[in-house]
Amino acid sequence: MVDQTLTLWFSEDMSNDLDTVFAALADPTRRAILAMLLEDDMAVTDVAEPFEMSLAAISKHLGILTKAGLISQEKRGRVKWCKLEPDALRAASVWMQGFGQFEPVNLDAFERFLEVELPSGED
Amino acid sequence: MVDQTLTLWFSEDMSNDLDTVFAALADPTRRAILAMLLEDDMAVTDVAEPFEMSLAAISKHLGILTKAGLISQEKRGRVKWCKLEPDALRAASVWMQGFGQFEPVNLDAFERFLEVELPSGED
DNA sequence: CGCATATTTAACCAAATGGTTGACCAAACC
DNA sequence: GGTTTGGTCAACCATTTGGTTAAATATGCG
Repeated sequence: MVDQTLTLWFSEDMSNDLDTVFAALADPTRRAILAMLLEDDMAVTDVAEPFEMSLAAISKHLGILTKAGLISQEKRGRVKWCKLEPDALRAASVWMQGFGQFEPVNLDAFERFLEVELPSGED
Repeated sequence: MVDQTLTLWFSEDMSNDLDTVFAALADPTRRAILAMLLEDDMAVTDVAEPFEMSLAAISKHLGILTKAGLISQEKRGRVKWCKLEPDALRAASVWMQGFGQFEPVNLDAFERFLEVELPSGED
């Protein structure tokens, strides 16, 4: 099962995926958006609200996150809802874990740190 | 203990670190270099050898990896040795794991995939 | 219909990225 | 001392990135 995964990992597709996922994660605004979406699905306008940046800029960020597969966007009525897609992180996470055999992280603590992370709390 | 770590995570420093680490990982050449260094420490020239790219370009990539803390470089004689620093990946890995509670990865399988990944095998 | 709301698109801009070549510096060798 | 070897630096170039504003496209509402 893992073997099957391995055959995929260094296809150019996979390398491409890692490119776009890591590039998407390299921007703090986008990481903050992901953290917000961890709490709940959100409309584009609501995602944009805490940032000091135009809606168009946020829309672009969301496009990048979508292309990386990190979120999905579904239009209901005139509102477009953004939803976290944590699976897209798996491949990247696995790639990284290979380098360090990191201990699993304490997720309760992680949730608490998110409260600090959220842009609404940063202002 | 984890709590202590948490207070650091959203300092601007930490966010900055994540920026540079993820940005460094977003390039396939640099990921390939990391994979090579996972096997053994290497001199700059030897790192460059499998790539169809100037030594200067590789030198730049190594600089970026160094700035991200992903490798260290030590000059012995006229040769500069590059060494993987897997710890730098930990923070980023932890950040990512928070989004998916991923299962730990099979590292034996990971080693085998590296044989495929190595640029010397890609040509 | 006519207007407000939600979001994207287009055109533009400055700065960063990933590469090149050629000059340069430092260590080793004959 | 002169030349090769190992590596960086500087200047340059094309492309991408992250942002802007203004116009365009839906959708919903009275």
